Amino acid sequence: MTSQPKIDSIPKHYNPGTTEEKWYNYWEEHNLFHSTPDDREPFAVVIPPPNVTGVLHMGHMLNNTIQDVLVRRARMQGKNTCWVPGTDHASIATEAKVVQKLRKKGIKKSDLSREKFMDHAWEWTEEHGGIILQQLRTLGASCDWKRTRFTLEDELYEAVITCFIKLYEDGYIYRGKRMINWDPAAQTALSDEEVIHKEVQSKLYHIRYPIKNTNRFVTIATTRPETILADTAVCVHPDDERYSDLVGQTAIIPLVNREVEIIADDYVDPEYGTGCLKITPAHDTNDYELGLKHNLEIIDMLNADGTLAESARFYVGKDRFEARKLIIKELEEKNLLVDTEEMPNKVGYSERTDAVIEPRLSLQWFCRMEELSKPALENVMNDKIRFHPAKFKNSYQHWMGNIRDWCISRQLWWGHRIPAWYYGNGADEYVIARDEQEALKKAREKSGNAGLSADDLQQDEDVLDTWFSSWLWPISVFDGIEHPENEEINYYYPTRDLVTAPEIMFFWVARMIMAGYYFRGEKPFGNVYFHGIVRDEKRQKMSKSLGNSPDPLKLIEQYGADGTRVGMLFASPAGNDLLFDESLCEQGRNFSNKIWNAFRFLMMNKQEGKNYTPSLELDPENLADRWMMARIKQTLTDVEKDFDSYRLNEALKKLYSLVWDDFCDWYIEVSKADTPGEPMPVKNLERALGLFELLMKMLHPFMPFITEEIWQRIQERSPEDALTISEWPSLDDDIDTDADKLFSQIQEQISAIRNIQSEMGVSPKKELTILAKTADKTMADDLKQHSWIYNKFLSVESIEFSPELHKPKASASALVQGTELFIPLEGLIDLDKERRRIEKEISQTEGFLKSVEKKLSNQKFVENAPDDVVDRERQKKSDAESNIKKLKESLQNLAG
RNA sequence: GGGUUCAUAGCUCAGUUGGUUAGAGCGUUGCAUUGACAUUGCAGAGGUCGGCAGUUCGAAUCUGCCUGAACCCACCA
Repeated sequence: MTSQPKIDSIPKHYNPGTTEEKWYNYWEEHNLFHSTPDDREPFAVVIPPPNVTGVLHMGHMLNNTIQDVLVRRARMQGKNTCWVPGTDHASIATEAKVVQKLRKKGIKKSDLSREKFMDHAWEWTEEHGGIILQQLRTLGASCDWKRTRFTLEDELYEAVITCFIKLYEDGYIYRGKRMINWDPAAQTALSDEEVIHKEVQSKLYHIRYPIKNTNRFVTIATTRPETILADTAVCVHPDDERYSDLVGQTAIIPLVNREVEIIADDYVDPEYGTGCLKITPAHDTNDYELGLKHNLEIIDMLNADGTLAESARFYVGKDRFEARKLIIKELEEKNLLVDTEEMPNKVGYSERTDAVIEPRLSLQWFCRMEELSKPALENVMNDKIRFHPAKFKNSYQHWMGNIRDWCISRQLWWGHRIPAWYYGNGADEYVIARDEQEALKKAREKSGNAGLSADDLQQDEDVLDTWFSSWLWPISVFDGIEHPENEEINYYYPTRDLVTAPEIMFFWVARMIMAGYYFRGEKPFGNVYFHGIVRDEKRQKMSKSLGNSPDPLKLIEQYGADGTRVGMLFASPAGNDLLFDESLCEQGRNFSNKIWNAFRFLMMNKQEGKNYTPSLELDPENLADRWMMARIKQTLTDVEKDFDSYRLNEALKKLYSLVWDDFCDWYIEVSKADTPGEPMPVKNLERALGLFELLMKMLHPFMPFITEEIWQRIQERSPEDALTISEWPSLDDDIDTDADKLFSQIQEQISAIRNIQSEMGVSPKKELTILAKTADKTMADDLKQHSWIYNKFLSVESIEFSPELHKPKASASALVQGTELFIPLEGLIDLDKERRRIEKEISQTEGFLKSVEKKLSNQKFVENAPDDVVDRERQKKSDAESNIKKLKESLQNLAG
């Protein structure tokens, strides 16, 4: 970098492309994001690990932008920040992709051995894995890349197994035959959370079952008529008089002609449908419970892939939905279908494959949750772990309070294989062990058969739910499971902030909290920030399948990472969904360009051969300097508050306004030399640069690239002085309110005069005579001292401040905080227009006065309201009265 | 069915413990333009704060009901 940037070397438009790449490489090369434990306060954040084969989508963009803002600010605050990146093996999602890819090549999963399949999966992972991490760099994510982890890597695999064994030994994990959610497409069990209930229009079929030895029928209602093939009872309510005589009799299931008992149970709602329920214990959770209670036969009529099994006896091999149609047709022909009713119905779908879920009785592994959930619930409710926004505590509480056991086994290969080894076929003939050798030892002990060999052992074929590894993430990335006392886990854990979407609160957040307390006796993080879902203008969720999502990388290319980040955050109020619109990124890009040009202007004012040192030593005589500093201090205070409550978009908006409205529109304008082309005085420019540097610091967490670029262009810096690790501004809270008030008043006056120019159609170039009649002499003197400021914004021929001025004829007027401004506009003024202007203001002020008077004339208000409130109203009254008087005079003057 | 949240300008949202005839950004209208920036500047228009009732001297803010929207949870065929 050369010592003196030349204005020619600064393009008119900011060009993010090469700049961003340059600085990202710089930060990474100089290790500025790498963290190791030291004596500073730790600030660790673990990334919600994206799927290893995933590509960056808008949700990631938002999620990681927020994390990066938090992390970068903490880093500048001198905290030892450690943002751990990584990826998730995403068991079912990745396996589905691999299966699909193999199918295209003509290879079926069932033709492959487990080992061969895993080879393909790893190959795929290595090919596509990590793309997303590379993409995060273009966004500017300041992760500690040396710490990149993968949930299926060896170390984390060990951690998962260790946890499984511990939970098993502590009695939390058990194996059992239960009703579970079966995904016939992926052919695996799912947890309750992986089932999405959608409301669909269904048909409720009323079907007649003949009653044995009579010519009577009983009519049942069902949405899944194919399951009648596995019916083993019919059930009515015990108090239902319509059917009381039928209880104990035998009904004949159509088609299969199975004879089943008509039983009574108060589970049945007599009001619903026909009040008569068919019972299919193998294919419905409730029916299963009833089946157990009444000791009914269980007939499993479905294969794993959703086709009808031999036990169905009819339509064997047909898909369940095809069988449904055929059965309805047959029932119709046999005159057993009485009625078909349209009905809204909730149907469960697989989160991953979108297949309709079948409840299925199956032998699976489960984790008991009740005990684990207790500290996890308590410590969120008592704010030891803080949720932002807090409203999410409600749904968390509800879920935790009704938690059910977690089905953790999956009939997949891509994942952590369950460490159970079977040495026989009995329900109890297995051991839990870390490896085969240990398993053999345990199996020999348990069975009492010392002759068992490795060949007699069979490891469980299933793998664990993906979330069974993700729930350990805040611990396992620091190796805290295998080495619970290592320096890193002790230093970084608990982590500070977790940033995620509410949709995975139960999948992940709740379970991490449970794991944190169970495996380490400590919360995994202090704060959880829930951001919204990224939607399009029509409020539809942005997704690849809908095709309504822009390509994030294209956005970055087009608007810059800084511009895109700003665009995302602008639209993202805390806890609300984000309605994404590309115009927001455009706004972000424009903001980058504005900043760039402010910088460009300052550089233009550098004089050849002179050295400049940015300075914060303000000139007490320079009102604009004092005002700008006051604005910066005030904004910084507000921004800190916003950060504390995770209102990042509010913080950003304030900074946006500080830079654009205050610095560019006012401060720079004031700072301009009197004659164009003449550079600013050296001292003035140094102060302007000093203030501008403060702005760059405050903006850095949001717009890391452009701020670093400018920072390093203002002065030559070494990597130790890079903006990204510079000190976050800490300014005293002694805000110069005098300067702020006076300058604001001048601003208002200038706006009022501009308003006159605009409304009267007076060209801004026309030189004005300005007469300011102030309330008193002090004010006149104060303003007079800063009359030069008016010259920067208006064409001024002469300006006069005094409490004793009279309104000249044919002049426009304005009233600003008690000061009357008169602008003689002989020949230019439209008297009618001006009259209307003043009349409008009088009527507004009179309306205001009326409302104040109404309050003050209310005896109860004067008696009950606090004194300061009443005083304020009185002040408003007298101000309004005086203003009206002045305006009326002005009006009269105009006529005279 | 249970629960939660929300309803403020055309759009997206602020509005801290009730006390300035309600604020911002975008959009919109008019004007401006030979250098920091048209990826710009200046000025304006636009809301009886979903409805009704109540508490209070005073309600966008608190309470109740109604209407409307969204989300979460749940085994009702």
